[in-house]
Amino acid sequence: MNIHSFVDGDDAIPTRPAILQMTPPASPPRRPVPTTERGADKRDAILVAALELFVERGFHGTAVPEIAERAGVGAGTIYRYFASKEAIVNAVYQRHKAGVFARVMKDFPVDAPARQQFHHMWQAFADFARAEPRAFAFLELHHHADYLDAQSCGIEDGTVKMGLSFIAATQARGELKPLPPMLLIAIVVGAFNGLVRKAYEGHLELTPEVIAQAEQCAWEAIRA
Amino acid sequence: MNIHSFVDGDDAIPTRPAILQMTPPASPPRRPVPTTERGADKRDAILVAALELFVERGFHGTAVPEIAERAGVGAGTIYRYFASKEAIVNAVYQRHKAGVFARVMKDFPVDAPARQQFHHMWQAFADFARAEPRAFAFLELHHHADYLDAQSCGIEDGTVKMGLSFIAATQARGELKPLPPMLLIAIVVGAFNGLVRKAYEGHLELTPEVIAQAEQCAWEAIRA
DNA sequence: CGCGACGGAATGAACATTCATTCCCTGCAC
DNA sequence: GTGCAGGGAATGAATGTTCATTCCGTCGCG
Repeated sequence: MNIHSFVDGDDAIPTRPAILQMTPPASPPRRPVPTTERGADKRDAILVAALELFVERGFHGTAVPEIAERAGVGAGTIYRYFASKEAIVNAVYQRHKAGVFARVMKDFPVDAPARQQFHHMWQAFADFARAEPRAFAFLELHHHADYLDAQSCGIEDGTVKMGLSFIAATQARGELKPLPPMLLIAIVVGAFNGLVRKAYEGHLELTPEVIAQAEQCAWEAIRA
Repeated sequence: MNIHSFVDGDDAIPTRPAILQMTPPASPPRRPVPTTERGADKRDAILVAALELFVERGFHGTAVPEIAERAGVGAGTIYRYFASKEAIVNAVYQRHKAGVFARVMKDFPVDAPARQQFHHMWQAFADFARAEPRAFAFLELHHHADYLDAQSCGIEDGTVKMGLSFIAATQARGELKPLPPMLLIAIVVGAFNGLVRKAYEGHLELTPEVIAQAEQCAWEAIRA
């Protein structure tokens, strides 16, 4: 499994084809690609600014020139790096979705008992939510929006598929409740999202202690 | 407690002041209020159309004339009933938030054991989610958006406060984990939202059985 | 000097809101 | 009972604004 398969060509090292690439491999050839290295800075600044604004005001509530201003570039420059506003939001989505995925996959204890695997996943998500709260909020907010393209949706579907098969395997070992796997995913992911949302709203602080307590709660929700 | 205090003047029977009315009681006098009874139909059609469109495309993604068209009225007519697009979204929010609240409060088993109270709340939410999936999705999506006014936010805060004190009381009886009440709320509400979201996306069917299974999971997450 | 990156004014489409006009119900005169 | 006048409700084209995108002059680097 290769996490680079989740991001677009500009960010990914060219690699072998990936299982989870759900869309035809030919992404529309990006029109404007500045060739200098300095370009990377601007592209990045645009993505960072866009992330912040999309979280604060939503996709339709954010004006492209506003993104440009916060990124410290001219409005026209945006279109040297992205074909459209939609392309920006998809790039932001794919970048950070890949980030989460990488964290979860990294050092995954494949052969450990379920409780330990659960701990790893919970911690990985929590690390991400603490390190990049905006990105986490963005991914939640823009979940399944209609301006997300096929590739972005494919990533999401792939992640869920992976979760489903993990759960099915663990259930087979009798360590989880024998309920529909999608139900268990919904509860765990939902609980985690609820946690982060309350933190984002300032009603809760995501200390390691709180995260650990929530982890135990979530585990008790689904364990056999 | 009087649920009518949550909805605006046009929908509510005049009543005594309510505890959870968090904003100054003087709501800005509604400018245009058609006096005939036929007006109620149009106002309602507008709110229904707006709910659907806001869920499908978001607040900024929805054009007012679009709402008018779906409601079967002229664009100008909207402004006979609502002062602005923001007023529409707030009216939708307050109407349905009040709906949820009413369902939860109705026949609440004040003196029953915690598990039974939990069952009542879970079922009330589930009934609402099944009866009005769009409204539920709307409330989730537009949670804490910046176009919601003080009154709308006040309702939300009030609901959470109520949940907090309920949890604190139940913890005092030793029936819930002695963790921060906000944490327990986050987990239960989050789990429920996760459930409904997966259902809304078509990955899960909200049968009574599934709802009951999820309820038991959520309870085991927070019980002592 | 020449080429491409860059900024920001220019452009045309789309939007929220307004307003002059039409429609239709009601009550009254005959 | 019929016709008509008054007035609130409804309308949708018009308005001014904002937006995504394009265009073109400038500038820095080779």
